[in-house]
Amino acid sequence: MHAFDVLGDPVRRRILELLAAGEQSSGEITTTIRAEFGISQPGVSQHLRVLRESGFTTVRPEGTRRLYAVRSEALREVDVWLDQFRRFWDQRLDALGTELARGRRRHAKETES
Amino acid sequence: MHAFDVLGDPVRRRILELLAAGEQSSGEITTTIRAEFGISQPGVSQHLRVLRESGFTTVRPEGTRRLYAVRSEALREVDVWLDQFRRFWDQRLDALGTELARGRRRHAKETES
DNA sequence: GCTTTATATAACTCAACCGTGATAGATAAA
DNA sequence: TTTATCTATCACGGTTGAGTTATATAAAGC
Repeated sequence: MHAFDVLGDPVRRRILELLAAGEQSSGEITTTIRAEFGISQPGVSQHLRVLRESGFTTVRPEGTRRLYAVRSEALREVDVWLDQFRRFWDQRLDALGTELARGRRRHAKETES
Repeated sequence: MHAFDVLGDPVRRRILELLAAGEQSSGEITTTIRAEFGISQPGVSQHLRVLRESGFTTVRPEGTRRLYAVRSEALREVDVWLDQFRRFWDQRLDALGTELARGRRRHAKETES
């Protein structure tokens, strides 16, 4: 499943938002999502599975609980895809700032032109 | 249709990639997409409709042709959503660089804490 | 006017995915 | 060991959306 397909679902986006604040157990996530979206525990669990299998989260067991956390790689992939469009709204910013934030470090390119 | 649902389709992502290089007519896009994905002209046209209606592109007529171009707002919305996760991979960068590139200019926040 | 070219829309089919209830597995508590 | 708790998986149904073919619209050329 492609990264963008995973993020296409509002429940999964919300779960990632929750995890952005820090590690959370399946149960904590389920409580919040049930309240906000009104779906069942298996429903939430299946979304967690998608997030796991697509590399958006990690899990570690602690007793009977499973603690989920954001795994940045997949999200970063999305960020990288957006790079090709950044010039459409980043035009006003000086090149240095953009370079720093994008982490490209492509100063070698300067030798081309 | 939510921005992420729009980007969930590989054909639509590819169309946006093509438009990142500059304005293109429906016909030019269709030729490329047909070659790469093997779908019909109406198929491509419907994807163009989705991109139009969701604000990812603009269109301007020129004779019988319709010239499509990237419209940054919707893509930027995605970029903004990613902001909350950037700290997971931007940690090594100094705050100034990040601030510049994200264009936040939220120095007012300093007064809160 | 008619014909051709460029593009969009309509109606339909099919597959994928999201939700459900029922159930399984595994740890903790009694 | 029995029971309770936490989480995941299974099998199924309904809905949605992407694809198709056929057709409509609209400008350009003859």
